[in-house]
Amino acid sequence: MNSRSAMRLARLQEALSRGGTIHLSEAARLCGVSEMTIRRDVVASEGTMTLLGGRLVMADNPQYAPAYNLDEQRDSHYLAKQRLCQCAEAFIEDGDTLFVDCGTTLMPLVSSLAGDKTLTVVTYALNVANAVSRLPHVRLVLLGGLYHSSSQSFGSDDMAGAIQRLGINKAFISAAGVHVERGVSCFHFHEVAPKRAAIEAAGKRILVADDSKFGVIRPAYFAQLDEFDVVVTNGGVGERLSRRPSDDTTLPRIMVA
Amino acid sequence: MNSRSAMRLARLQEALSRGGTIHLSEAARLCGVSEMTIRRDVVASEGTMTLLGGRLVMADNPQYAPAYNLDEQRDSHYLAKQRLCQCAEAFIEDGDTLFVDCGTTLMPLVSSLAGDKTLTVVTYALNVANAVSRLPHVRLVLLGGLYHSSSQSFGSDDMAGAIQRLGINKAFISAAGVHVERGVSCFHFHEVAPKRAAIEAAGKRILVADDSKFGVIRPAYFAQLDEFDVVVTNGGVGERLSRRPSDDTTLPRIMVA
DNA sequence: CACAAAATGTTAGAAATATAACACTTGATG
DNA sequence: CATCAAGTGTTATATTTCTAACATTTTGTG
Repeated sequence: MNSRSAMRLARLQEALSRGGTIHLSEAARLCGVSEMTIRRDVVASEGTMTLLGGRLVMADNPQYAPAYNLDEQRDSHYLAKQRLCQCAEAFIEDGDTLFVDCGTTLMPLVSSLAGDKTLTVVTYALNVANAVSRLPHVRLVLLGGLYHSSSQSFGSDDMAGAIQRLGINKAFISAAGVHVERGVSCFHFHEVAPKRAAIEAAGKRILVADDSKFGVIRPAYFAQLDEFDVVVTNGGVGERLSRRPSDDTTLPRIMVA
Repeated sequence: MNSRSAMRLARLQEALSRGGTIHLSEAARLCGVSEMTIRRDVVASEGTMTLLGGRLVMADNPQYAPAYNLDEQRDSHYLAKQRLCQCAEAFIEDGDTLFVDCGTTLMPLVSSLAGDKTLTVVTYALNVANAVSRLPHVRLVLLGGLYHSSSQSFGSDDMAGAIQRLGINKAFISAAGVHVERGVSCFHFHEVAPKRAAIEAAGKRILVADDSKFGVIRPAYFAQLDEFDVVVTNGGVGERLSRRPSDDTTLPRIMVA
């Protein structure tokens, strides 16, 4: 991706940040380039924007994403996450202050936070913040710092302290690796502090991870599995874990989506 | 509108109620009719659904803020802001750590930060952060806190302290009101702390405000005009201010875009 | 400045979508 | 039962969008 291309994309993204679409011809005029260049920019955007009938739309705008509830086989990963989040949603109650972890796993959860509850979402992820900022009925607290594009999240020295000062009620944690003996891990070390602080501060800790994460180990450990109250997962892993002997208390409650 | 047509629409709207799009062919298969019939249903739906590139989308999802109006943005001094920012850009040098204020005025500035400089952008505005996060060559520090949708920015108790701890080099400040005697003001009180802290911390303070802001007074004062090193503006106001006597040192340097 | 590489613009053709016209089916009604 | 009208399907055509190829411009470098 070119620097000018990135500039144009940033401008167009700004224009689309509150939703809606822009026709190729408008975008081209706005940026002072040809429609073909905008097309190439969209390809270079690596999925942050897409074209739909000659109009630019933000890829993370669920209004314009393909509806997966029809052809369930199409994108199993996305669908799995959606089911996981539908399952996790059951824990959300009126008045909750939720910690929402970074990554894409929990995006369906925040995109569909119901309007009939009074909720506060605490996050250190830019994509989560953007989704929540579009929900006028949900209070948003973003924990800032230096931006890490790899995980679309922020990191700072005082992240743990900031989380402790907030009255976090329930923590929804995601992970890149979950191993029953070795614990729960993620890719980036700057995620460890906020994850740990949220796990320690929250009254209820909910780990949301699809079956592809199980048995996997990533560089940055941040918790043992028994530190969670609930694990929401799916597929064969979930079935296997949930069939453990009932007197086994080393594992949290397993929910299979 | 037909009763069968209404039933099909209800069914499709249900499928789309969580967001997403359905291709005409899928919708036709789902309802057991031809694509042409779905097209006619959409026309009969009186705007509740529209077609976009052969896909059905809900016309306006109330979950989202009203669709961005490109023309309104352009008419509302968009071109002036672009010129102002082109002018302000001249102050940016390699290695700078820039504070960028909230609002729409400075968006063209951050969208076009050149790739040949090593830059850090500090901001408390979500729209600014989004634009900068798309530029891989610019370091981004976001000052978090509670989100205020009115200004797309964050506010917190320790905002001023956090800014002081950063080595901010140049501050680009925007304003909703600029009055030569009464000072510079904005709409929202939570913006005062970060603006003031940035003005006090930065080596160079640049106020960017188009002519429509001059002579206007807004609820929250945050600075006197002489606290700035440069004022970038345009139009008649700029001409008038810049023609002041050269021995008048009560005003900063005026740049007319 | 010359050169190469990258980015952008232009054009033409392919594919998909939109529109219009007309034929067929269905169901209500006298 | 005949008839009509509304609804639907089919076909053809127009329009738009997409893709690929090539020409041109800009940018970076020695």
